[in-house]
Amino acid sequence: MFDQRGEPGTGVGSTEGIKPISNFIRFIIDRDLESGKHKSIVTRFPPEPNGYLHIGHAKSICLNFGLARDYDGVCHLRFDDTNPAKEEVEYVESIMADIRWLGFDWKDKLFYASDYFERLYEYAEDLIRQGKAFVCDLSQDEMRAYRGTLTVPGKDSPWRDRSVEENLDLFRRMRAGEFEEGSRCLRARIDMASPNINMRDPVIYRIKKTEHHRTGDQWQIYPMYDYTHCVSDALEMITHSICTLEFEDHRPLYDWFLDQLSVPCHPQQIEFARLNLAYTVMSKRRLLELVEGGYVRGWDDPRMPTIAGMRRRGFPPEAIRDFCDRIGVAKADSLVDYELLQFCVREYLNKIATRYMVVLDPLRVVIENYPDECVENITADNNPEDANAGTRTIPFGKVIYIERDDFREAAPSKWFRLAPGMEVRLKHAYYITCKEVVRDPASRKIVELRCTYDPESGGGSTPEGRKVKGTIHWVSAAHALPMEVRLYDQLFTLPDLSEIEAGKTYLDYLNPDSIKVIPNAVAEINLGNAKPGTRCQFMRQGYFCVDPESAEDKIVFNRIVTLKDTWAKLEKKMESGK
RNA sequence: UGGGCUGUCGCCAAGUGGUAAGGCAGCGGGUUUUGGUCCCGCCAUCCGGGGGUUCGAAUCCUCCCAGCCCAGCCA
Repeated sequence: MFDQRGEPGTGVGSTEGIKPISNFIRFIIDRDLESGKHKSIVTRFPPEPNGYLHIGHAKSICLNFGLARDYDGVCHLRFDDTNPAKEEVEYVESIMADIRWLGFDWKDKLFYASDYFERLYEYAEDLIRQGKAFVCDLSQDEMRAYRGTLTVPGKDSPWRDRSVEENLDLFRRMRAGEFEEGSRCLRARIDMASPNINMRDPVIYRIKKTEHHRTGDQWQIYPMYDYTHCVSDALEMITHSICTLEFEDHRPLYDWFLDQLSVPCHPQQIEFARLNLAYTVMSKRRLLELVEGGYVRGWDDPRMPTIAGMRRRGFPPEAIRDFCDRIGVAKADSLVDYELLQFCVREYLNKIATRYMVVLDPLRVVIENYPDECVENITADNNPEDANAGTRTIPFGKVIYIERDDFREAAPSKWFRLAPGMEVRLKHAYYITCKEVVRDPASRKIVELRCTYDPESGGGSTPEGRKVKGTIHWVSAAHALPMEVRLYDQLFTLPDLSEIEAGKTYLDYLNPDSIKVIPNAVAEINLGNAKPGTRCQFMRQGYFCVDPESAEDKIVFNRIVTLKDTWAKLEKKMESGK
């Protein structure tokens, strides 16, 4: 699959099963290991607990934990919880569950930025004592005005030259809760004329009288991301601090703080391009809006690109990891085809999914020359890809259901399925030939097919080896198990949601057909005790997963992904070719 | 029009001066009791564009073009 070997210095390490493609981060790590800069690596995944994880986070998780695994290092899980206004324990818990479900383990390396609040505070006093931080009394509006613009340098704050003593006193009183929110903040004293706006005396601490989900009402002031993140990394002895591209401009500030402070080490920040997936959105803001606006049924709606949604849909973690390995890691903005994700899911499930026969849109078929009350128990293999998967028995009788779409009254060219006068194989069972079409007198809708079977074709082949072109799935009417099946399509109709037409919003591109509920599908009896989370293949249709809402008296399946459908493609081509 | 970053096949992406990996998608063929799987073959004389250095460049220099990010007391 991957030809490249894990040679030292090539950026190629070992991974689960297959060789990973080299990338610039592995290249940097190899270099750092060879030069002796590091003996081993420590990475970290630093989510803010203010939302659910999505497939973009999965890329970062696979990267950070994968690197640690491949290089025999460790990866920390650290919650970046410096903004109590947005963060909740519900999110902390869902994030941990999602990471575990994806198959990664942070062992005992679970941290919270809030664990460092006291040390962060002390370091801030250090900064003040060095004359590198000051308490600023400018209002938010004033500060914005003083900051300048992209092309115009900023102006120094009038409070920039307060004495160390005054700054220390004010900062301590900030901590003590003496001042109102927004009345003052602590700022780094760097350079208001810097072309990099992040360096224009950025805020380090703000007053916030909000209760924190872990520290309660202990703090009246909270540190900002830029200050917190680099110090937390250093305290945890992170070697490579990997983040997304938008933080590239923040790197000088990351380095500046660490250069001023006597921290235990100075990690290297490395930025990579975040994942964009066709036909979906990835920003927390938009995902939250989809949930709160009722456009989907929750964070775990099977159409959502959240880990929770994908899990409920039935995507195996193995497939998601494979996908994350295949998309690579680079710095160019990209939009990954949805087909790649589908491929990963199909490839994994093909090997392990038990096959069943389920008819989504039933058409009754009576086999006229089959004995009236006879029921045969047919043995079927569970998975042709896996000789050890065993077999199951399926009842067969005189009346069966087939897929309405497997019958055409007027067969188009290259039609291999059922049509008047045509013979097909019923999977695992007999050859049948369509003799008559029965319609409802009023509606003219086809309600039944009258067929005959070849008694010599039991098991799906005849003694003389007569061939049939098509094989279709079926379900015995007398044993049919009713169930609900939910079919999903893309949540949006636009592949690239960054290219929204002027005057429209992403919500204008919601796909009205993203979910189609089939309340009355019929399945073979063996699916009767399928438990939520169970994945299987509905033969000739796709891979499906039992929904958590499923119950004994109402079985519910979600379609994970269809099988490739060469016929549909051919038919479409023939139609457009006319 | 300040700063930072990026530009290699439809989509990802290797490549680090020696003459364009791989995957997905697509196309053609074979096998097949899933029009699934599997197998075989095809798919960039060219690396955003122009100059230059060199025996030799996607890789170095230079100019240009295009796209993305930054003006939260968010992360």
